[in-house]
Amino acid sequence: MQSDKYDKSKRFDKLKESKKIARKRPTINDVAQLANVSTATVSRCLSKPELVRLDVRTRVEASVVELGYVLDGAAKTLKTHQSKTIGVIVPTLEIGGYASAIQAFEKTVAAEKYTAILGVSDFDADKELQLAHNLAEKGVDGIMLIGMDSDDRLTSFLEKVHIPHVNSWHFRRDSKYHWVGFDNRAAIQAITSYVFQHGHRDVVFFVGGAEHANARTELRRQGFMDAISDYNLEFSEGLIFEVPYNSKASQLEFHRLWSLGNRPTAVICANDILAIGVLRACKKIGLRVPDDISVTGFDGLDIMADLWAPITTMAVPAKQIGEESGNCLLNLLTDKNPKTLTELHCTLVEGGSVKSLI
Amino acid sequence: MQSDKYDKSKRFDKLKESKKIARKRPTINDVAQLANVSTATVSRCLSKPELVRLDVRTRVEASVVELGYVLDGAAKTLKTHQSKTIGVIVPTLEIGGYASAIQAFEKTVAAEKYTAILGVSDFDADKELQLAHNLAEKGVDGIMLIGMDSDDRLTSFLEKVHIPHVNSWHFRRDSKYHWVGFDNRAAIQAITSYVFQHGHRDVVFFVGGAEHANARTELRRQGFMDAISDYNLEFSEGLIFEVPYNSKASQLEFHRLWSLGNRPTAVICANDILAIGVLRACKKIGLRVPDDISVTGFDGLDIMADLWAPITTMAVPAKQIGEESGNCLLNLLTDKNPKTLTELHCTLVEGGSVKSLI
DNA sequence: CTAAAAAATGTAATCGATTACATCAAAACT
DNA sequence: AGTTTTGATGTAATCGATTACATTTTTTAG
Repeated sequence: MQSDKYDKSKRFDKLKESKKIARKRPTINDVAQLANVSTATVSRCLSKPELVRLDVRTRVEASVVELGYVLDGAAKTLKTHQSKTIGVIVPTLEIGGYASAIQAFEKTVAAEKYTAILGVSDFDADKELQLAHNLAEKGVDGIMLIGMDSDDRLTSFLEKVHIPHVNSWHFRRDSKYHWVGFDNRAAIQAITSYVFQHGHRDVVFFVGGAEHANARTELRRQGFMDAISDYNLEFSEGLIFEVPYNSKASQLEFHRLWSLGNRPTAVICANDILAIGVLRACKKIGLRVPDDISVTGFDGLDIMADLWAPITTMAVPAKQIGEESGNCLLNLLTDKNPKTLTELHCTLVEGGSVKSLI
Repeated sequence: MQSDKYDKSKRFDKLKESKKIARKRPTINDVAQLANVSTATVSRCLSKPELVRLDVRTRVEASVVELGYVLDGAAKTLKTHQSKTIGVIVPTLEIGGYASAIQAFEKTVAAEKYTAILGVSDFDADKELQLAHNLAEKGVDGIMLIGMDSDDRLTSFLEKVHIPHVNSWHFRRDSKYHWVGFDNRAAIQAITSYVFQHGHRDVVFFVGGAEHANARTELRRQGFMDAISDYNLEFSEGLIFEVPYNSKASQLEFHRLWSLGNRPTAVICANDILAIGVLRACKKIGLRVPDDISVTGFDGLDIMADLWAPITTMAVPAKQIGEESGNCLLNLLTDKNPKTLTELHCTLVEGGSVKSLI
């Protein structure tokens, strides 16, 4: 307001000094000067070269190379409100399917010049929210959420800051948001039914839960119960074992269960990692699979076919999820209106770990 | 220069209009106005709250919440020349070890408020270079390179733009750059020697190569040859099989080799994926492992112990690599002077897939 | 050859923060 | 009380691009 209030001379001294000292990266101004054009022209050469006469363009390009000029994305983003950057929030990279999905996603969006920014939430909703905030500050144009049913805080935050997002891995039907995934409930129901079809009636269900519980866990439980009721079997909570998401945990849990005299004819696992743990327990106990006990997995890891007891599992379309999420988000970012639900399908991979009792 | 050259009135009309129309995110100005302080104070509340009187601070914080203010990282980066962002360039996420390393890296740098930006190079040096350029534009403060021996173009580019970087997975001793990794050559030599110690003399070496060749491939070849010469065996190029980095390829290659009458007593694989392929070929051919043929892997995937023939493999310290790379880069970014070489070690995991011939 | 239209280029305001320095206020000394 | 020190806050230049609009140059049409 009162601009005569301060003495400006000192400021300029400082400025001159720093110009001499600092070994900065060349800016668009330097390029413009060297090429003898205005910054506007340089900028156009970089983003809309067809607007610039050929001879000028080559001159500018030469200057860019000579100076080793690299555009300052921060300045560009500040002006354009576009970072050409997409955030990806994933619970963990240790789950192979997630890594595949991310890789496919990255490839898809990279084709449109978007760069992926990664956040690992460790299955922690608070951390997820914090990551989203961080990504918002970074100015991401969109966000891909993998494998968690984010709570309302997250989605409403994203809505408030106008960042479009895609949820992936599973989905909800009654949602205004965008989903790319498969039907967890139906898929678990399917593989459970497969086991029932083979004559099993005395089964238990291992599902990743405990500290890693999320909406998907719940859907999987329901899928299991659906199959139970399809076959008019009696359900009890005792059939479901929630264990942390790692082989060691499921190994111990199965071992415990068996030593307590619980003798199911089949163990249905909600993911392959748990199935591997069960398999290890079986080996220790001396159970043959599938002769003494049947075991199924879920995820469709390639390797399940090479285990000492090749495991029947449900293959999840991880790569497809990545691609479709990428496309969905790209559409969202260009104001095309992608469908809110892209339903993908799992495929049963028979490994032979389910014995027919009929 | 001639500022009286243009008519400015129209510009301002546009401006006012856009202010009315655009539904922008609140800026630091809005917060300042609402809290009745200057933007400087708001800024200080956010970055150095201890400099602001408590009552003012709470007022500002309340305004931040009320407006749902999110700081604009681009503006901050533009002014400070710091993005709090680190680029990660990886050949692929499909290799479990890389994913683990990245996850550990992300965790390490996230603790210091850095965010990871991901680039997948697909084992392509050109793409790698392009990714680095892209990351430089994004303003990353540093870069982590995984599993590739980047060519000089990359390192000299990074030097020119003043972006510190860490190379990981393997290392070079005679380098001014920073490395975190293990000695590929020595590790392959060790597992090869292990096989020789068990009396094998007729061995072949499967190494990921072909389109995915890189410096590491070469180091591994050398490690194999080192062991050969340690045992005074005769070397021939025919002992080395370069195959693409996937199980299918190694399966086919071993099958081909076997059908041509090549009958080694052991197959040494430079990674677990190739070993799995060989194992599959063995199963198809009807070879028992290790009774009819010995097979070793390299990577130390957990799952190798659960295969129908548990495979002896060399465990790579992936997580450690991620952590140490993170620390190294963090030090580099704070002008501490980390050592240029952090050598980590592999451990032999005996699966029982090597038969003793003695 | 001139006028009109189209193409190329330049000017300078602008995006939203940070921060050096100035200023003002309050506390601590004489 | 007056002076100095310390603490809190404000002012406004600055970072490096983009881009609306003005201006100049070139091309096309008459």
